[in-house]
Amino acid sequence: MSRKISDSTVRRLSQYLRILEGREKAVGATVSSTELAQDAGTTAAQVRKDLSLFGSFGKRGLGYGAGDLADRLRGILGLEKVWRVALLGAGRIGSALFEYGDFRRRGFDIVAVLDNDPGKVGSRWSGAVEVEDASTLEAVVERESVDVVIVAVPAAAAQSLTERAVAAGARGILNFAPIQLRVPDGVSVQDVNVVTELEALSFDLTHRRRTGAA
Amino acid sequence: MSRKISDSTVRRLSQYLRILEGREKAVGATVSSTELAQDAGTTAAQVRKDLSLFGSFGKRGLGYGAGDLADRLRGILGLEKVWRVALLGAGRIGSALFEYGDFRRRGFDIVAVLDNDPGKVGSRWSGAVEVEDASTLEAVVERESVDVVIVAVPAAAAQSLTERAVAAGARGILNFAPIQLRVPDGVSVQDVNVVTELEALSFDLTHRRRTGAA
DNA sequence: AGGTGTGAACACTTTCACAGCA
DNA sequence: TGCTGTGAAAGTGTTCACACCT
Repeated sequence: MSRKISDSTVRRLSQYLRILEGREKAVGATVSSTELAQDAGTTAAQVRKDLSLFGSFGKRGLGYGAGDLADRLRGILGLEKVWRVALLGAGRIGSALFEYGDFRRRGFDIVAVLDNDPGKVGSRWSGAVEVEDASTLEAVVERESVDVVIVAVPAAAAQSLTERAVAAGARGILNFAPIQLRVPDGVSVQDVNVVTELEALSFDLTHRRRTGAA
Repeated sequence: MSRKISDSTVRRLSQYLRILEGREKAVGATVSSTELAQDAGTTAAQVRKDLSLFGSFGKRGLGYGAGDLADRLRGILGLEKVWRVALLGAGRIGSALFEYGDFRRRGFDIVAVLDNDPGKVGSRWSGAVEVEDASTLEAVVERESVDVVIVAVPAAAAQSLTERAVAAGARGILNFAPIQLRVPDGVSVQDVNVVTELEALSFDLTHRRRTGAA
């Protein structure tokens, strides 16, 4: 479909969607680029540019149909499909993510949890998913047709587990380990690193930079 | 000190520091921009440009002194000071963050935890910090000289608690709530939003974009 | 009037390529 | 020789300003 869409644009689209979903959904309600920009902390021109990259679905003089725009955004972001997610690592981060049930509602279904701690393997989470042994990673990825793997293991284990997951068919990685994962072409990685965010904050505070929303 | 340093540069500096800290620290060891780039998944020119924004502390023909560079990076990022952090919200995210003791080691000391659930208030975490009532937020921020507040509460409560924390003296916010916080000038915000990361992954997978490390 | 869609201007970042020092 | 530091070039992302539609 589209060419060169920047990461910042994609993140803003996700944000716009969340804003729309947070609104009262009166049928036929419209929303203008100015309103959206207000809530997203950006400019109206930016909103219009972002959306126009995917077609023109606003009504001049009126704005965008709220429901329609939300649907379009879901389509653009690829959220019509339910993504099958495996959680690698049943530690603190893993369990916090798992218990945050909002993912399911948003189209990310955690279909498997793996860990290498014998004390955790075999326990059943939320009476649903059973923690499986990390040594069976390949089998689980194949059995569950896993699309996305959340890497929530210590740095030392992250690269090799990632490689195994990718070899078994996973195409997306959400990485919580504090290292740069190397993956073959065609596999996407997104990193989440709270220490880096705190250090960015520290830098800002130290150098008295602008208000700086992330 | 410095002028206009981009967010991406700051994030890379944090990454370089983590890479250096992960290495065997032989005394006098040096590291070249090429090596650093390798581990960080960027280019040698990018590394050199990033570092040169803050001075020239490499040795031509040799590279950078590993220990020296790490110290410089800590200085640049403002990590010489220990930041006093208050955790707002003792739920899943809050407790996962708290138990991840690495923060302390990295210069971010969680000196207070607050929540509005009477069932949680009064309990003692890790035998150290006692969960306090969120209604006493201002008093706690002042008493503990809190610099940074981690917002780990539901979206509905995030804005008002942020305002109160800022009014009481907090200058940095690490925001886990899925809304755009509005803060006065001089206050820094960094957002962490796992749903957005997953949606970015979904976009990538749907549109078959490049390998894309985040 | 009100608000979108978009080319063109601008600002910012990354990459290149090479002078210069150890 | 090896690798840094850096201007200049190339490439990206954002903002402006206005034609155009309702």
